[in-house]
Amino acid sequence: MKKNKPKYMQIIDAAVIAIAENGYHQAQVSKIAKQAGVADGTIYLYFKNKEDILISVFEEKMGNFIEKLNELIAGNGTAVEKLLRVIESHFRLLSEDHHLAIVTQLELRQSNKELRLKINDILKGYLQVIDKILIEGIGTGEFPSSLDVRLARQMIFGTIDETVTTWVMNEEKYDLVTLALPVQRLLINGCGNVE
Amino acid sequence: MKKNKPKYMQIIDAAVIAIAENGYHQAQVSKIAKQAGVADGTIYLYFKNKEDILISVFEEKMGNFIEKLNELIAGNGTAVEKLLRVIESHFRLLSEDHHLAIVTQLELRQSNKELRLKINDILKGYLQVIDKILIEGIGTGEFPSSLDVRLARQMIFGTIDETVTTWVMNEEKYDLVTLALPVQRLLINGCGNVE
Amino acid sequence: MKKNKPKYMQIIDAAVIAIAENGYHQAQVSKIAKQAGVADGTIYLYFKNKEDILISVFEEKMGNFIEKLNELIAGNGTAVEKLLRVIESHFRLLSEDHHLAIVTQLELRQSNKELRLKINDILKGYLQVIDKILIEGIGTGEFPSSLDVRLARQMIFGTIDETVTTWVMNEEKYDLVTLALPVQRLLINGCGNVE
Amino acid sequence: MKKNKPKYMQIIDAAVIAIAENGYHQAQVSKIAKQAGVADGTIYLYFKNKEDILISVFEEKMGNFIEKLNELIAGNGTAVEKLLRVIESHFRLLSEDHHLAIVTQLELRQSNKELRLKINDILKGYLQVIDKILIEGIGTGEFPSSLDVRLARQMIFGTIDETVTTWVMNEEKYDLVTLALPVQRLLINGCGNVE
DNA sequence: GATGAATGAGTCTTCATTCAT
DNA sequence: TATGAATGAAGACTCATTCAT
Repeated sequence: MKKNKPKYMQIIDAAVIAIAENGYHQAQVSKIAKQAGVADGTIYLYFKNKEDILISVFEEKMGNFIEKLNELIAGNGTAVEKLLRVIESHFRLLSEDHHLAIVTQLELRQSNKELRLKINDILKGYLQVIDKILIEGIGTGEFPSSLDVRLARQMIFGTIDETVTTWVMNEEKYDLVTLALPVQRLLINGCGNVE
Repeated sequence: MKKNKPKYMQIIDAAVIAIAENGYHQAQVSKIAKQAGVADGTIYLYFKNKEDILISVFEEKMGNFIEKLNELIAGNGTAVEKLLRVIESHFRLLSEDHHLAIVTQLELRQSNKELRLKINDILKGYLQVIDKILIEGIGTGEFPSSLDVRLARQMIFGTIDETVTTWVMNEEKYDLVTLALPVQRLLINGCGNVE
Repeated sequence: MKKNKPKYMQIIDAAVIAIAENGYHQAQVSKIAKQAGVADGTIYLYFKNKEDILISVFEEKMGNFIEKLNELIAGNGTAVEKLLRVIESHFRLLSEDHHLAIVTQLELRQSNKELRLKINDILKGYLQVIDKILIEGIGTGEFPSSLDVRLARQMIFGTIDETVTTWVMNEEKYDLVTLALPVQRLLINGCGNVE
Repeated sequence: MKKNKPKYMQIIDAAVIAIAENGYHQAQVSKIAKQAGVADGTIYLYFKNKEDILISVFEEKMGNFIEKLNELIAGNGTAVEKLLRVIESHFRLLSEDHHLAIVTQLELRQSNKELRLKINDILKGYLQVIDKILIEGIGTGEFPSSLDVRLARQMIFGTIDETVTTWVMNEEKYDLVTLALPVQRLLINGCGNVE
C-alpha cells in the first residue's frame, strides 16, 4: 500500500503548498517535486499522473475530515448542537491550514469537469453527514417534519461554503471560527423574525 | 462604442455556446470565432484578449440581469416578497438558457483567480441587491434588527448558488423555478421549528 | 489542398535533410522547423503530427518515383530491358540525392511498426511494377512460365535494396549507377554457369 | 566469464521474448528483467547497458548459427548444394523460433544506426560463408569466373532476407522451409530462360 | 551477488495573439 | 473593417541507469 510510505504524504503536502502559493495552473509537477524534495520521476512512483495527485490531496484532506465529522455526530447531543459542531470543525480545519483553505476554496475549483466530478464524489460523504443531522433533527422534533431535506442540505452546505470562500477571498482578515455560532443560528432560524 | 456594433453581441453569444458545448478549456478563440461566423482576428477588434470575452460574457448576461433585479425590488411589496422575486428571477433566467446555466455554474468557475476576481466584481451588484432587501426588511421589522447582514447575504447567495449548481449537475432533470418558494421559506425561517 | 502550398514541400525537404544529418531519433520537430525556416507551430498547419511528416516524406519522394517507373515500363522494349531501366532509375534517384538515400535506406527503418506498415503500403506500388515486368516477360517467353512471380519479385527487390544499403553503408564510395547492368544480368541469369 | 553464468542466457532469452511480444521500443529494461525473473539492477551485472543486451541477443543467436553454417559447408558437396543447405538452415532456424524471427526481421531493425553497425559486424560472418561458397563454386566451375562475388553475395543475402521478412510480415502463414529449394534455383539460374 | 527505489534529462504539441494584405 | 496564416512559449511524463542495503 503506497499510502503508508512517507513519500506519499510528503508529496501530498507539497502539492497543497505548491498549489496554494503558485495557483492551480502554475503548480507544475516539477514545482511539486521540488517542494517535496524528490525528483520529478519519483512523483510517478506514487501517483498515476498529475490529476491523481490532486484527487489524492482532496481525498486525504477532506476524506479524513469527513471521517472525523462522522465520529463527531455519532455521540450524544441534539441535532442543533451537532450542526454547530460540524460548522465549527469545518471552519477550524481551514482556519488552521491557510494553504489548504486556498486550495479547496479557490484553486481546486479551476480543475476540469472530470476532476471536479471526482471531488464531488468525495464531498458526497460530507453531504451525507448533513443529511443525517437533518433526519435526526426531524426525528427529535427539532426540525419540522415538512422540511425538504435536499433543499435544507443545499442551504447548509451552500452557506458554509460561501462563508468560507468569502473569508478566504478577504484574505482571512477576520476570525472564521467565531462565525460558526451565528451561522448555525441563521441556518436554524432563517432571516425571519420569530414572533 | 464597440458594444453597439452587432458583432459584439454576436461574439458574446457565440462564446456562451462554445463554452457550454465544449467546456471552458476546450473553447478556443478559433472555436468562438467559428461559432460567431467571423475570422479569428476579428475577435480582437472587439475584445482585448480572450479573458476580456469571458468577462464581457458575464458582464452582459449578469449585468443586465442585475439591472432587471433592481427594477424588480424598486417597486412595492415586503422584503420577504422581494426576496422571492429575486430567487424566482434567478432560477427562471437560468432555466430558460441552458447554455448560460452551464457556463455560469460550471465552466466559468474553471477560470483563473484573476478572472474570478473580476467576475466577483460584477457579482457585487447582485450582493447589493440582497443587502438592500435585508436592510429594508430590518427597517420594516420583517427581519430582526440583530440580523448580521453580511452573514445573511452569504447564506442567501450561497443557498441560491448551491441550489442552481446541484440542479445543473443533475442535468436539469427537475423544475428549478418551482423550488423558488420553498427555498425562500427556508431562508426566511431556517431549518428550525417555529414554536 | 495543402500539398500545393509551397511550405508543404519546404517542410518535406527540410525533414529529409534534418533526418539525414541528425538521424531519425535526433530529428526533433524543432530541428525540422528550423531547417525549413518556419516556426514549430507552422509544421502543424501542414501535418497532423511528426509521424505524418515522415509518411509524407516517403509518399512524396517514393510515390512520385513509382509514378515515373510506371511511365518508364509502359513504353516499348523487352521485359529484360525494362528491368534494367527500373534498376537504373532506382540507383540514379538515390545517387543524385545523398540525403534521401540515407533517409530511405537507414533512418526511416528505425521508425515504429505502425509507420513502417504505412511505408510498406507505398512500397506495394513498387512491387507491382516488378510484378508487371515479370508477367510481361513470361508472356513474351523471356522468362520461363514456371517462374514463381512472388519469389522472383522478392529476389529482385531484395537484391536492389541490399545493393543500395551496402552502398550507403560504405559511404557511397563507389558509383552505384554503374552497378545497374551487372545487377540486372545477375538477376536474369543467376549465379549459375550457362552452358 | 559472465557468459557462463545461467542468468546470462536467461536474460538473453527473456529479451527475445520481451521484444517479440512488446516491440523494440516497448521492451523496457524492467520488462526484460521481469520476464527473466530477476531485478532490474541484476541486468547490469551481466550487461553494460541496454544496447549491450541487444547486441548480445544477436551475437548469441546468430553467432551460434554462423558457426553451424561453417560446419555445414565444410564437408563434401558442390557449392550449389551447399547454398541450398545454407538457405534451408536459415529458413529452418527462424521457422522454429517464432519470437526470434520477429526480433531479427522486424524489431531489431528499429534500433539506431550505431547498434545496427554492430549487428552488421556479426552479419559479416554470414556474408563470409556466402563468399566461401561462391569462390568455391567458381573454382569448381559451377559458377562463371566472371561472377562479381560482391554483387552475387548481395543478391543472395538480399533475397534470403527479403523472403524471410515477407514471410514474417505475412504472419508466417505459409511454410518457409519449403521455399528453400525454389529460392536456391532462382539464385542459381536467375529469372531468365536457359535455352 | 542481488535488489528495487530513486533519479532527471529530454520533446511533441497546443493555442492566444499578431499583422500583412 | 476584416481576414487567417504564421508565430513560439511552455509542461507532463518515460525509462535507462545507479547505489545503498
